[in-house]
Amino acid sequence: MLGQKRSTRARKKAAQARSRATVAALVEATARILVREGFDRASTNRIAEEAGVSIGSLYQYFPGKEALVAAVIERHNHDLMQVVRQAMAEAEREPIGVGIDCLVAAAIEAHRVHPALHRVLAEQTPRTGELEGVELFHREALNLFRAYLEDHRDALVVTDLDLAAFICVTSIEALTHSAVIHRPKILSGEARQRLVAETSRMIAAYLGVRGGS
Amino acid sequence: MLGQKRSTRARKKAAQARSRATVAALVEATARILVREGFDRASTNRIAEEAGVSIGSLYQYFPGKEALVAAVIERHNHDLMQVVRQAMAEAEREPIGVGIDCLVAAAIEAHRVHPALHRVLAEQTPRTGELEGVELFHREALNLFRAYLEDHRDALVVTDLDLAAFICVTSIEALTHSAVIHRPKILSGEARQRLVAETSRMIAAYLGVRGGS
DNA sequence: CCAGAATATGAGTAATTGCTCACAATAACT
DNA sequence: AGTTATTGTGAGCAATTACTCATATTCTGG
Repeated sequence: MLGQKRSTRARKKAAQARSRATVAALVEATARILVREGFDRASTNRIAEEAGVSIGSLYQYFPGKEALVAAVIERHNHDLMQVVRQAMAEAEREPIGVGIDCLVAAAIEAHRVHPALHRVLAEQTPRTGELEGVELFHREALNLFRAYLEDHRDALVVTDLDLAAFICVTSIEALTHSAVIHRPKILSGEARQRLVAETSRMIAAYLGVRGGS
Repeated sequence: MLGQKRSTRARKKAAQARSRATVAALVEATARILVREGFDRASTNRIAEEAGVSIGSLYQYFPGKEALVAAVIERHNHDLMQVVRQAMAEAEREPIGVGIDCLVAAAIEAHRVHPALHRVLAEQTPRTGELEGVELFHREALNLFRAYLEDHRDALVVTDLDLAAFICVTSIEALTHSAVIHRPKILSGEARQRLVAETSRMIAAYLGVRGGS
């Protein structure tokens, strides 16, 4: 009775305020344990305990550990996308050279929303079964950036926008992620500006930005 | 008796040919199970069974699952570095423009050594405890590339070689990884050349390669 | 061939896990 | 108040796990 998970979605809908609070407590407890103790230690029993909720209640709303973690991922992705979308809106009001600066800076900002959680999700959460959601953010960002390039297509030298979006988004995401996670000193101070400047310069050079819209 | 792992290193040295074969069988079985069934299913009992070795023998040479996986990672890293070092030797005989092409192509080649294993290691193996070895390859590659840049410093516009190496290696690794793992169609045919060409172009443009050594 | 060292075996134990279910408490509605 | 739906509880079972140890087998050097 161990090997088979049923599904990732919640079991029952929370209707009353009380149950909605329970669900929220469970999701928050899951995030807390992920950060403090790691993915392995995040058992359903442990999560229920941390949430101050009985194990039975947990299974009333979530079919298992995967679903809890999936909920945490979803929430975190949502937070990230908010930062990205806001930066995108700002970038669209600027010429593309400045816009790219904007987006790179936003990528760093997004990683600073909750770095510890972001790290656990990236390094310990297996991209397996219903937990593939970790990659979902990447796809959304890709689409957004691809549309951005489309809007500025005549200010660019590159022509294959699919390939270009893939290269830009993958690079920016990897660079900001690695910097925030593995080089914390870059976060504050002048080193950060340099990282943003250098990354933007690389992206702009690659895209072949020529003065234009 | 669950939560405490002792260490990651082997317990006993394999002296005779027989025991060396046992150790090899165990490591290979671990890799096979990782690929076929995933990290979760790779229990010590399961690995011993797959290797055709008793569980007792397994614990004679490895203190636990972590050590087995660490051995697999080490072997895989070694294979990767072999590809990278060979490409590096070739790159050093060429002007830097061509050399970068070389290195990017090698990065793709490295990911094709054993893509399935590479994927499991990247996506399912928690970067935890003694399993951080997954990141070791990145550091070695970084050092190598940093030295390469040093050799060509007067053919480049960039001055902060540490930052430059970080940006280049992180980008190239992320791009080739993502392409090989998530866009398999890029592997063969003309799309691959384009990826190499575009990536190299980006890197060269960033480094500010001007005709020189 | 033999003695001791090296290697191999696998049933068995303790811990932990995911998860159920019979029941209790609370809320909502009439 | 009484009835029903919603929500909450936690002891406890079954499965799985990591790991040990007493024993058996195989090798090596003499």
